[in-house]
Amino acid sequence: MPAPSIRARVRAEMIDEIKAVARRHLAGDGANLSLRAVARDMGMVSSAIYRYFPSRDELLTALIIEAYDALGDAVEAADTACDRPDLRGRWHAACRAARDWALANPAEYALLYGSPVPGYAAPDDTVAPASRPPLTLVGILRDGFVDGRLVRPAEQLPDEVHADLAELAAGLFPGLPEALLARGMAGWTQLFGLISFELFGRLNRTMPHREAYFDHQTGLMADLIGLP
Amino acid sequence: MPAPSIRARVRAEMIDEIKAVARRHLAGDGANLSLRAVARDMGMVSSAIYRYFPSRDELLTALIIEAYDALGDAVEAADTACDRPDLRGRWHAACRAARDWALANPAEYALLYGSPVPGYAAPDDTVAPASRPPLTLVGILRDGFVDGRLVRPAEQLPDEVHADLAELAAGLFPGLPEALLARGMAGWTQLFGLISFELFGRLNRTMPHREAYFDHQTGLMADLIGLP
DNA sequence: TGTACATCAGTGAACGCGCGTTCACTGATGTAC
DNA sequence: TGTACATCAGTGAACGCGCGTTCACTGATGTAC
Repeated sequence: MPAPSIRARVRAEMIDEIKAVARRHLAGDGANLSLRAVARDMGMVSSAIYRYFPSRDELLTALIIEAYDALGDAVEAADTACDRPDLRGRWHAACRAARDWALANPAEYALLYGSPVPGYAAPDDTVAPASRPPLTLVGILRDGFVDGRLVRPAEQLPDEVHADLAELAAGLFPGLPEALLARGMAGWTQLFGLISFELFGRLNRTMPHREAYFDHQTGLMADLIGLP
Repeated sequence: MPAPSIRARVRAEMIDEIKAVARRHLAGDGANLSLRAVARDMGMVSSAIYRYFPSRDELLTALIIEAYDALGDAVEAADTACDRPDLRGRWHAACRAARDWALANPAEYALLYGSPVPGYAAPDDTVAPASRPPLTLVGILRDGFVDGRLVRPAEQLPDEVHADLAELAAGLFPGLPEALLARGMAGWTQLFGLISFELFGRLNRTMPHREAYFDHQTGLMADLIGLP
């Protein structure tokens, strides 16, 4: 592979810088990202952005995918850093990593998990990066089931739910009992809820000790799941 | 009290109609509500809206408060319609009512529980209506505790969490054990997460049987809480 | 190594649209005497 | 009951701003011979 030409390198750097500036703008304006404002910040004329991104929506998509991957990296790294058999430690670490990332990047979190942007439809290439955090969480349950410390839960699933979960499990975690998958999804839903409540201001007048509260709640969820 | 003048009655009707039209616009544009578009739909000139609302934000606030109250009405009514001792039935009914309302009014749900609107700060009068659904849920736990069927949970709370929850409980549910309050908040967080995931498209390619899935998950949560 | 040509980044003007808010005004509805 | 005046709803024009996107263009960087 030949070394990239100077032009190609400069181009890649420009793309990175546009994304970085756009990320900063997200913080102030939410998803109402303005190409013109980004161009202004970069000291160029607004039409110049079109050399790098064919439209505003493409830039938004690039930001979304990068954000999903940043969050996914953080969660997976936190999980990986724990001893494999320490299921509860892994659960807490993964949850905390998600929260830390969200607190450090609130605008990007809102872009990913807030209200859908009117008129914007997320393309298919966001699906895989978007599923990394929940896969990490359910992976912890899978490990627990494989080594026998997490058992098939007692609760019965309605047929329809059982079937839907079976299909979901088939591709990702073959052999994982559906009821365990359901519990994993409950944990993921709860994690999202906890972070969103904190970030979107639902805790504003209560619960000043956010981190301790978060840890307690994720611990409760680990109890529900049955994590040893 | 004298009968309201014709003028006053017409005025009240206009205010209602403006809000109704604005609600319809929320569905298409999210929180980017446009006063001009509302005025157009009503067949009046944009400046005429200012006879009724001093600014766009005031109109938004009115819509938010009404939406909170509509949701609160729905949840409370569902709870009230159940036999008082049927704690689990009340839990399911309240959760379902919240979901039903959200599915019927997705734009308003997003306005309340989605990403914060950039540049808009919710005023204090939204706090009381906003807390009606969680109060209903925790009220179910309180009833269970009062009649002895819900016992003080075994888990220990960290000191900070205990203190924060004690303060919260003091005003609303004196005597309710802090750990139970924490579980109730977990349930409320989960309810919000379930609805948001469904509404914001996280379930788009999975779990086609949404209602059964929802009921199962709220049931799991009732298990965690210990509802008989 | 030098020259001719193609590629590409960035410019500046323009199109056509949107928005919230203010202001002086007309004309109708209500109120006080 | 009738008249004079005050209140109020709605108009239309304007201010000053924003936006995404297109297009013909200049001038620099790269490539082929």
